[in-house]
Amino acid sequence: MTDSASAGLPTAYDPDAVEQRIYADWESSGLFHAEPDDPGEPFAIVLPPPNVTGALHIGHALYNTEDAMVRHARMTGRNAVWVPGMDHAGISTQTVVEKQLAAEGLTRHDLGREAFVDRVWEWVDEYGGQILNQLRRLGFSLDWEREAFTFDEPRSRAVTEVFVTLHEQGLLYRGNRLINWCPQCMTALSDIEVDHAETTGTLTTFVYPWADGSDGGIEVATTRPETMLGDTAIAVHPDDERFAGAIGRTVAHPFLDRELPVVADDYVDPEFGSGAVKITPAHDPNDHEIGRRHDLDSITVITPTASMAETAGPFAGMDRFEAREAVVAALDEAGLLVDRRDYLHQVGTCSRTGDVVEPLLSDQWFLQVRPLADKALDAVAAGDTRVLPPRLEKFFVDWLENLHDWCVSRQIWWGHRIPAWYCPDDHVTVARTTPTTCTACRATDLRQDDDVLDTWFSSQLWPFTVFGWEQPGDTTPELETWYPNTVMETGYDINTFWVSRMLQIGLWFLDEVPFTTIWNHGLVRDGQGKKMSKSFGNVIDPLEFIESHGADALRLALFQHCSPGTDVPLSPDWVEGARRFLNKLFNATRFALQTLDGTRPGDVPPATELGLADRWILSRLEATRAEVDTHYETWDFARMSAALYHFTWDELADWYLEAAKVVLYGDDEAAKATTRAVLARVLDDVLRMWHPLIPFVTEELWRHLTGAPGGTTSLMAQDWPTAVTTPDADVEADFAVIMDLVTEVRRFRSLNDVPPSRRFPLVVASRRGDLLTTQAELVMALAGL
RNA sequence: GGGCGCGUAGCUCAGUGGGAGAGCGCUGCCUUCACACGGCAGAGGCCGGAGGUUCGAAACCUCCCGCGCCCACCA
Repeated sequence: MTDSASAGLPTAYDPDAVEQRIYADWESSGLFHAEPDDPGEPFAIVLPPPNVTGALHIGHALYNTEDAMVRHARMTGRNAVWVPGMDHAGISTQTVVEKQLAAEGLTRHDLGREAFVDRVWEWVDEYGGQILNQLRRLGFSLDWEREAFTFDEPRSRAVTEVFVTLHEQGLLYRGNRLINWCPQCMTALSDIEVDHAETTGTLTTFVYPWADGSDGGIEVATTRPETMLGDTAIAVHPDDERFAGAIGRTVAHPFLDRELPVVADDYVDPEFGSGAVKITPAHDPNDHEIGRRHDLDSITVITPTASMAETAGPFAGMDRFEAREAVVAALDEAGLLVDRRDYLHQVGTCSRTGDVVEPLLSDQWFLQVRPLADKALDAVAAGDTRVLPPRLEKFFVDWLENLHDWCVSRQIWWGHRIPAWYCPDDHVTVARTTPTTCTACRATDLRQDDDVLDTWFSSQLWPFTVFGWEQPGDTTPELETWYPNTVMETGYDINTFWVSRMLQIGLWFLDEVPFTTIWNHGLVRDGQGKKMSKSFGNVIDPLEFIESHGADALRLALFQHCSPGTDVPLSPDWVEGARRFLNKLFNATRFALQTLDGTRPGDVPPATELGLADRWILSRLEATRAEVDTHYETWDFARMSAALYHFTWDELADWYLEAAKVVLYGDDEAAKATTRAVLARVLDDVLRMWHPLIPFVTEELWRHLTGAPGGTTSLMAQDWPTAVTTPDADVEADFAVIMDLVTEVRRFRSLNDVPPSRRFPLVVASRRGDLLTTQAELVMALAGL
C-alpha cells in the first residue's frame, strides 16, 4: 500500500534535508524578483534595513511577518516586491569598529578620519553581508537583485539632495542651541535618543547672599549643584509676594566674581521649593529660555568631556560629578548650605551608552519639522495611511503635534558628511557639490563641515530611494508602481525614530504617503513574557533554533503569538511545539501519499458521490479558508495560525483521515476514488494556506503531492485557494453527532461500564459490543448509522 | 505629570452580552496498519477586587488594586 511518491519520505520531518535545498531552488528560479510591468496590482514592502553591525537576532526573525505578507500577495495575483538592504547605522557601527581598534590599543584619532572611515568600510565588507545571508536561512523571499544600502552612492546622492533642498526651503538651519550631549559618544543626540530614567538623586538647597552685604539672601534648590558655577540670575514668580522686594536686587556668587540679578518670570512655580530658581542658561533648557527672555549671559562651565571648564574658577578641571560634591562641600564650608535630601527625579541618559546626557550649547544643524509634521498630520487625519493596530494612530497624531526641531548633525565620522562649507569668516555655503567660493564673501579657502548626519536622516528616505529616487522630481517605473509602498512593517519601538520621519519626508518630497499601511509588531519576549536580555540569560538565538528545529518551526512559533501590536512570547517549548506540528503535517501528507495511489489534486467529485465525512471536511475547509482570509485583512497571524492549526490537526488529521481509512482500507473502488480526490484536494489547499507562514515544509510536501518539479513550478508560485463549496451547517451537525457518539464510546473501557440506558446505541455503534480501540474502527462502525 | 495597554487553568494567551476555551505542562490508559515528535480519556479556573447597567456580565459603565510600555524642560 505504499505509493512510490512517498517512498522517499522518512517517518519524521527533517528540516535540514529540505530548507537549504528549497531556498537555493527558489532563489535560482527568479520567483523572488519582480518588475514594475509585471501583471497584477502592485504590492510593495521595503525591508526595514538591519544595521550592518549586527548578527541576526530574534527581532529580525519577525521579518517573517513581511515574508508572509509578500508570499500571500504573490499567491493572490499581486505584483509583489520585497526589497532587501542594510543600514550603515552611524554611531552603532562606528562604536563597533572603535572597540575593535581599542583591542589593538588604538583610537580613531590615531588613524585619522580618512583611514578610519576606510577601516569601517573594510569592516562592512567583511561582516556586513552576513546578516543578509542569515535572513536567507529564515526563508525570506526578498528580491535580492534590488539590494540597497543607506550609504551607497545612489542613496548618498539622495541624502545630499534632500539636505540641500531643505536648506533652500529654509527648513534646515544651523543654530547655536542647547542640545543633548553624550560625553561618552562625544556627539550631539536628538531628543529621542535620550532615555529618561527615574533616579534617586539629591536635592541640594543653598543660599545666595545679597550682593550688598545685607543679611540673608535667597534660597534656591538644585539637583545639579555644579551648574551653579554657570548661574547668571535668580528667578522668582512675578506675583510671589515673598519676593516682591527682591526683584531687581542682586545676589553675589560665593565662588566667582559675579553678581546675579533677581528676575521675575512666569515659569517659576511658587509652590515648589523655596519659590526661587537658580538660572543656568548654558546648561538647562528651561533656564536657557528664561535667559533669552531676560537677556542673560550664557556661561558654559561644563566641557564636552564633562569636566569643568576654566569658567568654573576654583573647580576647573574637575569631573562634573566630582565638582558636584566639591561645590556642596564648599557651600557647606561657606555656611550657605541649607539642606540635602533624597530626591526622585528623571535623569536623561544616552540610549546607547547609558551615560548621563549633558545639555550643552552647541552649533548644530536642525530641521524645522513643523511644516513637515503638519503635512503628515493632514495625511493621517485623511486616512491616507491605515495604522494597525488602530489604537496606535493616536500615537502618531500626538507625536507629530508635539514635535520639536530635529538636531540632525552628529560629531562622528561614519556617515553622510554634511554638505556645508565654511570660509575663514565662518560664512556657510551649502551646496550639492564641493563649492569653490564662499557664497557670502567669495573667499576660496573653504573647509567642509566635519559633522555627519544622524543615521535616521538617510533611512527616512528608504521607501523611495530603494526605487531609484535621487532628487526631487525623479520618477522611475519602480516608483510609479511601488510608491507608496503597501505596508511598512516594523516594531512599534521605532515609530518615533523611523516611521514618523518617513511619513513626513515622503509626503514632503513625493507628495504622497510613503506607505498605505503601517503594521506594527511587538517585542519578542521570553516564555514568561519577560524582556529578553543577555543579563537575564533568556535570550533566544534564532540561528540556534534554525539549526536544531528548522526555520519553519521558529517562524510558526512566532506567528502563533503575533497579532498587530502585540508582544510575542517565545520559549524553546513554543518552538518545539511548532516543530511537532510540522511533523504532524508532514505525516498527514505522508499518509495521503501512501494511499492516494497516484491521485493528484483536482476538482472535487460531485456532491452526490461524497460521503458524510467528505462533505464535512470540505465544509470545515471552506470555513477555515474564509476565516484565514478574514485574518489576512489585518495580517493577524496569531489568529490565522490558530485557525489553520486547529483545522489541520484536530479536524483533518484526527477525524477526516481516520474516517477516510474506512474507505481507503476497504474494497469499494468507486468510494476510494472519491475519498482520494477529496483528500488530495483538501491537502493541496491546506498546504497553500500554510505556505506563507511555513514555506519550506509546505513547498516540499506540495511537490510530492503534485509531482511538481520545483523551479518556476513551485508552491510559492501557485494561486491562493478559492472556495470549492460552501459551509453546510446541516452536514456539520450530522457529523458532530457521530463525533459525540464516538467520544462517548471511547470514554468507556468496557461495555460493562456503560450505563444500561446508553447501552443500546453504543452496541449499535460498535457492532461488537466490546471495547473498541482505534478511532478508525469506531468511525468505521459508526459509518453505518 | 500626560497617554496607552494588560490582569481568564501551573505558564503563555484566545474569548468581548446568553454553553469558560486553546497550546504547553500535569494524571491515567494504549505500541493500533501516517505520525509514540503519536492516539485516547481526564484533572485543573469565586475570568484582579468592589459597586452599577441588564431578564442575563469574563465581556458594557464607574471606582479601586496590581503589572507593563510610551511620552514629558518643575529647579
